[in-house]
Amino acid sequence: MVKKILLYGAVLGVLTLILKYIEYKIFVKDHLMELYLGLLAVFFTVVGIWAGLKLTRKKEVVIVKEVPVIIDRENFVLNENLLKQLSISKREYEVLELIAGGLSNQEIADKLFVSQNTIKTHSSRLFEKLDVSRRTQAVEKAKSLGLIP
Amino acid sequence: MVKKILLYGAVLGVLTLILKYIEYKIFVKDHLMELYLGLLAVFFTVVGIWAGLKLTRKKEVVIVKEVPVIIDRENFVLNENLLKQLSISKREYEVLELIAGGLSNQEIADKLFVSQNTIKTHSSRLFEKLDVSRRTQAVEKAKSLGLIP
DNA sequence: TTTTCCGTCATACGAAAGTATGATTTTACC
DNA sequence: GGTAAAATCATACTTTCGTATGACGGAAAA
Repeated sequence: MVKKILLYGAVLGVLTLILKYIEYKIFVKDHLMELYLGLLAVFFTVVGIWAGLKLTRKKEVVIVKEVPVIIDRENFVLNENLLKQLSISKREYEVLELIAGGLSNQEIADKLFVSQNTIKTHSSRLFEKLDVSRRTQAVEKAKSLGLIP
Repeated sequence: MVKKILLYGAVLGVLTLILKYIEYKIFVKDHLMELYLGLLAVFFTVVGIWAGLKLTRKKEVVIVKEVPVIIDRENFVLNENLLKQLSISKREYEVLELIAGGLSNQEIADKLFVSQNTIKTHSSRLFEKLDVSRRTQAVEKAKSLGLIP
C-alpha cells in the first residue's frame, strides 16, 4: 500500500514536469488554455478513477457460494426417557440402530464382536419391548417413537 | 448508471466554470499558476478516485449464498425420474412402500390380493434394481435416494 | 404382427430371521 | 459381599425371506 502511494506520487511528479513543459510551449497561445485545462482535468480524472479502482480491486473479490446443506430427518434428539420407560438397554439400542442400518444379524455380530446368537437374543428382547415381531416393524416403530432418526 | 454519468458531466461543467473564473482572477499572478495547476490536478484526482469508488462500490459486496436443501418426511416429493432410471415398475414400488411399512411378504400379498410368491418375485427384482440383498437394506437405500419418505 | 415388458403364479432350495429355554459371566447398586 | 439387571452364548426348532427357474397371459411398443 505504502509502495503504491509512493509510486503514485512519483508518477504525479513526472506528469507535473511534463505538463509544465507543455505549459510553457503553449502558454502564449491563449485560446489553447481552455483545451489544456480541460485535458488536464480529464487526464487526472482518469488517473483518479484508475487509482480508485486499483486501490479497491482487492476488495472486489466476489465470493458467490452456493452450499447445498442437506438437513435430513429433522434435527433429531433421542428421548432417553422413553428408552428407560421401555426398559431398552444400551446394547439393545445399539442393535436397534444397526438393524435400522440394514445390517443382518451376522454383520451386527461381527461389528460388535459377539456371536450371532447374542444378537438374536438382543433383537428378540427388543422386539418384545417394542411390541413387534419383525425387524422392519421394529425400525418403523422406533422411528415413529423418535428412538432413532 | 446513465443518470450518474450525466450528473458527473454536469458537475464537471460547473467546476470548469468555477475554475475558469478563478483562472481569470489569478491569471496575472504568474507564480500562482503552479499552485493552481497542482490544486487542479489534486482536485480532479480526488474527484476521479471518488468516481471510481462510486462506480465500483456495488461490486465490492461479497455474496455468500447458502442454499439449504431440506429433506424431511413431511413435504416429500417422489423422484419419478429416478424410478424410471432404475426401471422400477409401479407394482414393485407398491411392494417397496409396504415393505418399508414393516409388512411381511404374506401381509403384503393379502393386501394386494396376490400370492406370496408374486410378492417374492417383485421384492427380489426390486432388491436387484436397488442393488441390495435384504428388505431392510432396500428401505434404507430407498429413503436415502428419496424414493420413499 | 411380433417382440418386449409387466404382472402373475408355482416349486424348490438355501439363507436369514425369530422363538424358546437355559446357562454363565459382568456390571452396577445397595 | 450379595443381589439384580445386563450381557453373553448355546442348542434346537419354526418361520420368514430371498434366489433360481420356469411358465403363462395381457398390454404396449416396435
